[in-house]
Amino acid sequence: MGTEDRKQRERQAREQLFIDKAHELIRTDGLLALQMSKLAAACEYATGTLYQHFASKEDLLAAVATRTTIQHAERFRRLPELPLGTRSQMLAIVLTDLDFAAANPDHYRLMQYLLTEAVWAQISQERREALLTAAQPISDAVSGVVERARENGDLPPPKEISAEEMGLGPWALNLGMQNLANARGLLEAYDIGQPLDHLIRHFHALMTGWRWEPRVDPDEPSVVRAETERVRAVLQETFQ
Amino acid sequence: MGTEDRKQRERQAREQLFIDKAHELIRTDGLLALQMSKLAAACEYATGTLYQHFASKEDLLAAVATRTTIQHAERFRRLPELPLGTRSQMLAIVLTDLDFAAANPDHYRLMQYLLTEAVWAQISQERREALLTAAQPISDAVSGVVERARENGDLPPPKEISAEEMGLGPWALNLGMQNLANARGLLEAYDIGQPLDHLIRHFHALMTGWRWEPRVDPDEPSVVRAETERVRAVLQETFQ
DNA sequence: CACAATCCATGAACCTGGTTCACAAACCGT
DNA sequence: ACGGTTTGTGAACCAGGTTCATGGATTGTG
Repeated sequence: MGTEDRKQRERQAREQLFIDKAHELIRTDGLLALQMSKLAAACEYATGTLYQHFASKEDLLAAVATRTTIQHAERFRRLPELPLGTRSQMLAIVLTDLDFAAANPDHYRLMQYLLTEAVWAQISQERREALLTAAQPISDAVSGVVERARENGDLPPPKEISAEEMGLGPWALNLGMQNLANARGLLEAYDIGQPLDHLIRHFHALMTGWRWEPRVDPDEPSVVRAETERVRAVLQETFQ
Repeated sequence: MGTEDRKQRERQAREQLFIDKAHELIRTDGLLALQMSKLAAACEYATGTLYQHFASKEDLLAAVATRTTIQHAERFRRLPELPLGTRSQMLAIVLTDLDFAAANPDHYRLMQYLLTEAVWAQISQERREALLTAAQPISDAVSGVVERARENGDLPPPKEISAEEMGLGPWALNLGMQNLANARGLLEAYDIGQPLDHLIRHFHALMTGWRWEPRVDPDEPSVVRAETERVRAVLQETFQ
C-alpha cells in the first residue's frame, strides 16, 4: 500500500512542522505567549488539525521537549570514546549539559514546567513515556561512566548504592542549579553571580567527596579552570 | 484613628483567611484544582473581593508560598544554638528541610511552579520581593554556618568563593533532588527509589569534597546513618 | 468515468475559569 | 438624618484551550 505509506509520511512531516514551529515560537516569544490558534495559523493549518496530533497543549509541549531531548541525548552517544579518564568524562557530561542549556535556554525552563506535578498530570501516558525514553541515553551515559569508573578502580566499590543512584548526585546538583539560575532575580537577591561557574566547583567537591580519582580539589580555582579547559578542548576536538 | 486601625486589622485578618483557606484547598484537592471562585465561596466572600488583596491567582499562590516559607524560616532562627559542630549544623539544615518537605508536600511543588519563568513573570514585584525576603533567613542560616565553619577552621579559608556561593551547593543539590523526587514516574523509570536517602549521602560527599571537618565518608552507610540519627536526636531534643 | 462511501481538515462555537466593573450596600463625617 | 466616599458583590466579560458539525477531498466500486 504505497499511498498509505505516503500519507503516513506526510502526517509525520506535518507533526514535525508543528513541533518545529512551536519550538521556534517559544524561542522568539517565550513559553507564555504560545497559543494553539497562533501556532496553527503560523503553520497555515486550522486549530483543530493540531488536535489530531496532540491531545492537549501540554502534550504538544512534551513533544517539543522530547525532540530537543533526543538531540541532546545524541551528544552522549560517543562519550565513551573520548580520550579522557572516567572522572573527566563525568565532567564532560556536565559541561555538555551546561553548553546545551546555554544554547537552548528554553529547554530547561520547559522541562521544569513539564515536570511540575500539575502539568505532568495533563500529559498523555504515551508522551510521558516518550519523553522519559528520550532522556534514557543521558541517564545511561552517566551510569555507564560510573560503572566503568568502578571497574577500573577510579571509584571505590559501591556500598549500597547503584550506578544510577550514584549519578543522581550530579544530576540533582545540575538540575537544581539550572533551576536557581533560571529564576530571574532570585540569586541576584542573594548577591550570587555566575551560578554555573560555581556548579563546576561544587561538582568537583561532590566527586572528590566520593573519592573519584584522580581527585580535583574544588578549592583550587586554577586547577578547576585548567581541568575545565582541558576537557572542553577534548570535546571541541572530538565533536569538531 | 482607632477605627482606621480596626479596619486595617480586619483587612489583614481577611487576607490571612484567604491564604489559609487556599493552602487548605491546595492540600486537599491539589494545586491544579484551586479555583478563585471556589476559594471565594469557601471563604464566604465574593470573587471580586479576592482581587482587592491579590493582583492575580499567581499572586495569591505567591502569598501562600510566602506564608509557608516564613514558617519554614522560623525553624532556622535558633540553629546556631544547637550543640553541634558546624558540619552537623549544616546537616541539620538539610534534615530540617527534608522534614519540612515531607510535612508540606505541596510547598516544593508550589515553589517549583512559581519559580518557573512563565509563572514568575505573572507575579507582582511586591509579592516576589516578599517571597524572597521570607526565604532570606534560610539563606542567612546557611551562610552563617559557612562563616562560622571558616572562622573556627572546620572549613579551609575561602578561595574566590563567598559564603553564599558555598551554600549554593547544598541548596542546588537539595532543590534538584526534591524536583526529581516530585516528578511522579521519573525516577521510577530509572529504577531509583528513596531519592531523599541518597540526598544525604551526596550531601556528605559534597561537604567532604570541600574538606569540611570532621569529615564523614559518604560511602560508609552505617556512619552516615549514625550521624543522621545523632543530629536528628539533637534537633528533636532542642525543638521538643 | 460516475457515484458512493469514507476520511479528515476546517474554523466557528463552546466551555472553563480568571478578571473586571457597574451597582448597591455599608460606612463615615457633619 | 443626609450627602459623600469607600468597599463588597457577582454577573458579565474575555481569553484561550478544546470540540464538533460541516463540507470538500480521497478512495474504492460498478
